[in-house]
Amino acid sequence: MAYRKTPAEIRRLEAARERLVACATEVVAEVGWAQASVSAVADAAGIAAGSVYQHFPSKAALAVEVFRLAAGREVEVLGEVLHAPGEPVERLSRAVEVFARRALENRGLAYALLAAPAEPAVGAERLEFRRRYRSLFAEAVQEGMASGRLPRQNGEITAAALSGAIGEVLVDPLGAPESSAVEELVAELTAMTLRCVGAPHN
Amino acid sequence: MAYRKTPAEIRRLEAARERLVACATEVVAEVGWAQASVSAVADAAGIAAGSVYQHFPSKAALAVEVFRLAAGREVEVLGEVLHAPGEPVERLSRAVEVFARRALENRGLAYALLAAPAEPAVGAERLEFRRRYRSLFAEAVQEGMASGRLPRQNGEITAAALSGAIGEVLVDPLGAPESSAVEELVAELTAMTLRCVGAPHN
DNA sequence: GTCTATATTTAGATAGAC
DNA sequence: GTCTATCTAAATATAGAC
Repeated sequence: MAYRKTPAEIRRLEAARERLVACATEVVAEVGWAQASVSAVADAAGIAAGSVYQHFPSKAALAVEVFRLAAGREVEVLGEVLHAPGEPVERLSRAVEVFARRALENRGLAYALLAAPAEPAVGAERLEFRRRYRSLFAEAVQEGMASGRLPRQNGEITAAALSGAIGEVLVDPLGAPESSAVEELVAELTAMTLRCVGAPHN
Repeated sequence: MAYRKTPAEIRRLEAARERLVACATEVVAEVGWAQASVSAVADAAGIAAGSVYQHFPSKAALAVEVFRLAAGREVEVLGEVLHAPGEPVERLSRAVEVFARRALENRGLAYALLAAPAEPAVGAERLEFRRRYRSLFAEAVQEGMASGRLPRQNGEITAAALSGAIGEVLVDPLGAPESSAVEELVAELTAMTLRCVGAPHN
């Protein structure tokens, strides 16, 4: 009688769990939360619907995990770019560009993270992550004000506006994803960002 | 055997229907779409759940009607302010102020219209109305550019950004609805709007 | 441990009584 | 015409076989 799982068993279980989360993420990116039923996700992962409950106590728990992992990656990337050395306004501009490009490369996932109808538990996570985006932007705006490069303003409100603006533009980008359109979109978005924070525009 | 309903009957039916829609709107503003079940709405209107189907063929149809009426009022107000005489930038600023004040006076409804999780049919309506907001803003930006008061930019993208920014700021306004906070919020929001479209800031 | 089959829950929709 | 009671459908969750 094994009172403890062997290391190999643990690895195998974790791998199965990770695989499940990865497949669920793909399903969500393709069809959205509402249509990502337990059985659809299980099918994608090649397991039975019932087996999902070996890894997660509920569908909501799985959905939250999917959201946290995917959104966490974006927060991390955003944080890295915003905390890189350089002038705050320049960092902000770079951050928006990176964020936009990543979103446009995986629109389905971006839509799921930013806007797609979702169950309450995911909605709560989304609010939480929006606050994180907002805080990151607000930091940069504050720094810009402190160094006199940006005009006086309520940094939190500007940051909220920025995240809303970027989200809206990325979620419904009017037209096909041609690469030329992507370039224009990114250029316009960064220009809008600089205007929005009040960076002097030439 | 009456082949036609009498005028009195028609009036009564229409009144009942309007009352149902009004009550449903209140319920949605209070508890959101997800929890506005047919029975909850019927209770609020003082009728039985089954009776709802005398007026609407499905819950989705009722929800869409609720959304259209409420959102339509906002589009109309926005259009009036934006089409009033005066300089485009000034009109834009006024429009954002009016929009924000209306939203802050009925936050529940504003949240329901702008962001609350909703069934697909309502989501589709929301997209449609966002496009209308966007078009209205885009018009003003175009006029501002045409008259040389605003810098060159993609008006559609700026308009999308604006509507996203305003929505985000209004939906999660960080803190209690004290009237002083409302004034600051409106002031910051209009200032942000002007910066966002590139109006020269003093 | 994983699958199959089933139970449970919830909400939308309907039918027949009054 | 409106209400009561019921039906249906979908999706989550569980139980027991292998």
